[in-house]
Amino acid sequence: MTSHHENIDIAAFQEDLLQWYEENKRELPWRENQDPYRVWVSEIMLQQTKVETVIPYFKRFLENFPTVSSLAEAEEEQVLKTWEGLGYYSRARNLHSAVKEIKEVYGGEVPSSKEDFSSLKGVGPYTAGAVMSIAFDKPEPAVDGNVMRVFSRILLIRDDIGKSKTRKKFEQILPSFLEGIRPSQFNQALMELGALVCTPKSPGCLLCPVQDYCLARAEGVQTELPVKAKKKSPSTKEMAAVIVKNKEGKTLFHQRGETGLLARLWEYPNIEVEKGKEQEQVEKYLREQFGITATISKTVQYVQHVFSHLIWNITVYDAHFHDKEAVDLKAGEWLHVEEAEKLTFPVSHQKILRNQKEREDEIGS
DNA sequence: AAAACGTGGGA
DNA sequence: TTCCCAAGTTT
Repeated sequence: MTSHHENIDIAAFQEDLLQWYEENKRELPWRENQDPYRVWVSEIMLQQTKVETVIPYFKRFLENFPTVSSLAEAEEEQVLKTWEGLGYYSRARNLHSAVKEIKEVYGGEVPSSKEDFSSLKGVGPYTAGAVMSIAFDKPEPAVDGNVMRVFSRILLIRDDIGKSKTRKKFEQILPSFLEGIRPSQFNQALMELGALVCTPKSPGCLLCPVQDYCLARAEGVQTELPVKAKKKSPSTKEMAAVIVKNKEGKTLFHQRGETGLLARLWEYPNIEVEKGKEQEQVEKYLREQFGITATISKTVQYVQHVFSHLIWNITVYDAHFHDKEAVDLKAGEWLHVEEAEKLTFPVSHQKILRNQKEREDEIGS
């Protein structure tokens, strides 16, 4: 059984890569030390998210929750609020849950055993390898998109990196590259190379410290790798959201369910509607879900929310609420906009909230 | 194995 | 504009 990498001088590869890393690595907030909690938080935030986006979130998160125990003791509402705008909110809820388990089961110390750490919510094969190697210097592979891209090119591997099987293939290859060096530095160097030089579109091969080892470069096919199947385009849903205010000037808000899209986040009451039936459907929805009889009065705003797999075209309506006196609210909360701002909203509903506030300021009421 | 799960930015 | 991307995990 032969492997692609048997022909590579691994010790020389390691030296060239590590020297480049030492000279070119970025100073990032989570690289100040090897605190496993900090490394872990950064790895979760960096999932499918750009470094520049993460930096301010990371700083704020660490200010609010500097340690495992401080996060474990925090209210979920505060954790989500700190995460607001970062997306993939299950990351925050899983991290919060995992930290609570560490407090109860592991005495507040992040487990240095890969098996234990991997059992925590939100910790998959990549995050486990990353934290074990970066924080504890264990020789574990940390195979992310960068590493698959770099090694697809170096070793001329044409497997579709979108397939779950492909990651396992790279995890088989990596250990031979992790011998005799500091895994923390090596894994970070590999990802840094992918981020700064061996980029998806225009790889900087002329600047690459390991260009001499790269089979794709030798064949001139570096831009054809890695192989990745195209994603299907997102479907579109027509949505209607409503602003309903009561006698006290409070607005009706709704908290989303425990699971699924934007779980536990707050929003204006909204439903999917069919064109032409918006008024009828929204009024029925308010009646059935909230026990409120109201009339749609006018269109106030359009908001588009683009997800990776879905697009919401949201029309926002003002509602005229008839029964302002006594209402037994079946669901939702009446809140002043200032109170609502303390809750966590998806970006689309943050826009609606800001817009409502502006309009109310103009009216001057 | 494939789809769900957010968001902002670059070409 | 449209597409694709960015340090993945869960179901």
